Amino acid sequence: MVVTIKDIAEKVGVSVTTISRVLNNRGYLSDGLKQRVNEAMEEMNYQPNELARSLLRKKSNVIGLIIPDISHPFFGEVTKHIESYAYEQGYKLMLCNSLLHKKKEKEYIDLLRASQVDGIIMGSHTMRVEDYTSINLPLVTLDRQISKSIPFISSDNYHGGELATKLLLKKNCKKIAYISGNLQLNLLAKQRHDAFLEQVRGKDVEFIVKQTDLNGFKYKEYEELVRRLFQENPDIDGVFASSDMLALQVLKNCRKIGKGVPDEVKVVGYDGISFGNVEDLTTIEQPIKKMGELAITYLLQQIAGEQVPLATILPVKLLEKGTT
Amino acid sequence: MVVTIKDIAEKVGVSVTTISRVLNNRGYLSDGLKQRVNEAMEEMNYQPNELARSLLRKKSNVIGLIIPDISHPFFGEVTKHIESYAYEQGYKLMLCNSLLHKKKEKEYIDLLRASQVDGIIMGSHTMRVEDYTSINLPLVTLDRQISKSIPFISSDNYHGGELATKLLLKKNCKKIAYISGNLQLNLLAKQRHDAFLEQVRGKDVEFIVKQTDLNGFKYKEYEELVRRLFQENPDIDGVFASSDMLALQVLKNCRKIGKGVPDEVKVVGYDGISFGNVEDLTTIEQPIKKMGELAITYLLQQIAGEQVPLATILPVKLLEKGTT
DNA sequence: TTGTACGCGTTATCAT
DNA sequence: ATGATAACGCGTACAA
Repeated sequence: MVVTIKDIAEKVGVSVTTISRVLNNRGYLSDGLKQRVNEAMEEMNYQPNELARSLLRKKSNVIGLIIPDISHPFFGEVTKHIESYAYEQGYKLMLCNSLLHKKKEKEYIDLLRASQVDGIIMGSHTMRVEDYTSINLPLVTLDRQISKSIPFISSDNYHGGELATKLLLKKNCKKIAYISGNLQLNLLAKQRHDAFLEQVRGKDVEFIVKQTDLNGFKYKEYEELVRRLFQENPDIDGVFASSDMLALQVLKNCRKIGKGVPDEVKVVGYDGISFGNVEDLTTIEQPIKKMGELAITYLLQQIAGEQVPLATILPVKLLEKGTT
Repeated sequence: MVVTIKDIAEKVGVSVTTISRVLNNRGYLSDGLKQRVNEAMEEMNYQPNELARSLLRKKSNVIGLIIPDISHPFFGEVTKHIESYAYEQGYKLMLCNSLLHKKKEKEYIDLLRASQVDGIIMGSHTMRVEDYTSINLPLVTLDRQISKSIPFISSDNYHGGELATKLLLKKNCKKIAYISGNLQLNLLAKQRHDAFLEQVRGKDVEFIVKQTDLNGFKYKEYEELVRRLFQENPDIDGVFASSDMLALQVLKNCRKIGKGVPDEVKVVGYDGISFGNVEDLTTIEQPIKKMGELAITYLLQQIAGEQVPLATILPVKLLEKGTT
């Protein structure tokens, strides 16, 4: 049997109202009473029922996080910071992996609304714009812009693309590949691609663009993509990979086929996951921690009824290491 | 204004009971009514309030997951499977990173109890045994054994340690290092260490054991540990790393100091994270997916009042690839 | 086949 | 300084 406020009340010999007062530190209470109540709570191992509280307050202090896949290092890392910051502010986190499945994402959104979450951070989107604008709940999107009216947090993808490409050009690469996950699902990340094209066009270099299929983050698929890239273009001397995970696959492939990095091929990654540190990878670093913090900050501000910036674009940084 | 069962009732012109019946498919209902109610719900975009339901049913269909750090690939991967399986069974997941901080873990446990979660999966433990046995909620621990009375899911750490060490011996390594995160916090993982010692002792080989400090998963610390290991023991020709992340650091270090792998040094990792695939790493593969599934299965069985095995030790597999 | 009334655990309001 | 009571949104026994 779980102990409730009522049990405490009986034990101490006062009304439930009084217990509630002690719990919330409201109104006048004699010191002795306070003491006795707290002791009883301790003794009976009492925990206030947050469900009942939330029902009454119409506020659950839970926020939903919808991402494609928690096992992907980028999302793992950003989630870590989101959790940490949410916790500090007294919010719990409901974790939802969409796997980029439309049906699952939709169901999760309904589930979160039903669970009375106070807001949602969307790091995944597979549906039509209206499906999000109609959610009718504080919302922040991470690394993607769904509509003009939904605040998004991202880093400067275009500039990141510029930095990476310019570096490869400066290092005198003559045949450069841009590889990425599927570009349809994340229009912001696509700016890296746009910047790449902008930089290489008109210059005296060849270039190639390759992307994976729609479905998710399969490292096997990454591997195959990279393998084919080098098979079809053995003379590549520069690769801009739009994620560190992809870049690591490039390094692996180069070792396998005996291409020296950075001598024969130069490689730039993207993300700056702390994980990339398993190699001495040159990369474009996104401020992942800051992105997570701002996602929470802006979500909580909306929950508090405040206005927040609709667009947040944080600076990126070129981290030049051993692969260029 | 959020729409409730009452609004639907008024709109359709029946009592709330009837709506509730339609919602839960209980009792007799005329077809026409059913239809009209469903239409009204659709139209008003109604979502049943799970808070109220849970309060009444004394069941929230939420489970808490406490792990050290979601950004660590092993936990990211196991969490992915846990989420997926929980979702299939109609449960939501509350994500808690303990960061191996005693205070945070304690607070999260209280928070989860207060939130009326139906059960907890513990992948972290920093407190005394009594603190867990007194939780008084269905519990399953992941990869660690807190007490005889709390069911745990793990893989065969001892055998994994044997497999790895035997492989290195078979490959004729003469000076072998075992490196790991701190051994105090995870007694099950310590069995890898025990198996290692058991295998190397009495054989004609030198061996070294090194571990990181207590606090968490800092890749920088991994890196430093590995660097010192090789600096102090330049003649090492075999390394058994108790996680793939650690093994990847070894490979990185070997590249840096010009040690050929597997020619001069052979390396075996542990975990079999899909991530390890960024190198051609020989490793001991844990059945991560199965572990996640069983954690949920046994937790739900406890929630349903059924008995579950107190000890579950799943088989591991040697995955021999390019680093040995 | 449908409605009334109570209770889940808590807090806010109004008394005392 | 403390208590009685209604209300949050829903489900269920009992009644009709």
